[in-house]
Amino acid sequence: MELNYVHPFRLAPRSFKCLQEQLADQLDITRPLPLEGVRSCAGVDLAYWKEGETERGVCSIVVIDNRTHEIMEQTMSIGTIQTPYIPGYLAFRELPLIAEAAEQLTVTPDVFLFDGNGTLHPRRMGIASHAAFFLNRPTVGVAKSYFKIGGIDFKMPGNEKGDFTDIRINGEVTGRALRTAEKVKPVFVSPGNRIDLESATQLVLSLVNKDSRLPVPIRLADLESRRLKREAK
DNA sequence: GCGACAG
DNA sequence: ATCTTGTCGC
Repeated sequence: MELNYVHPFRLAPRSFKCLQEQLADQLDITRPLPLEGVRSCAGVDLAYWKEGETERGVCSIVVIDNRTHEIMEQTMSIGTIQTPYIPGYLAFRELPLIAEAAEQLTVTPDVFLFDGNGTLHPRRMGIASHAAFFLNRPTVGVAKSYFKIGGIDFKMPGNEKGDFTDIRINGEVTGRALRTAEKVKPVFVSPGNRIDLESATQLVLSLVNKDSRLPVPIRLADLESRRLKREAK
């Protein structure tokens, strides 16, 4: 994949917020993305470990065929992590390795799914939203835990698969608590960019099964990144 | 200052 | 995210 990536980690941390605000103005989360047109889905995840004083990380991207759930392609990248984890700024920590792995893809996925938020973020610029600006593809954020914004709590959805509650930040519904399996802890879905919340919700529901409450591509990327980490240590 | 805090 | 044994349950 051809990317137009600019290393955000070379910016001073104080300018992280400024860049997020600038990019947020260019988001488009109004477009439906019909499931029928989605053939390939990429899942992205990272694993970390320490080598002395330096922190290392490995990123895995797994692309699956949306109909058969078979793996179409997978890529990886390993490197030193330059930025610490700061809530609200996860993208600056993880995007460098994600970009390296994405560049190696020979197929261009119809959509990318991330372990983390999209617009469910203080400045509507979670990692899924940020990544879309160099992937140039629709992106979706799927977080395993709730990132509280502006003191707003989420309402627990019903217990059936597909039940959800909207999460409204500053008068705008930016995400949902979604039950992806019966009586299982909900996940938090939000559009990254180039897709609307409803399409993102339906896509996530179409990609889960009884073995994982997370979309299959993310689950596979999680397993693979951990395997690569054990291999590298 | 205190607590909360995606991964 | 990661550190970690056993353990309850399908």
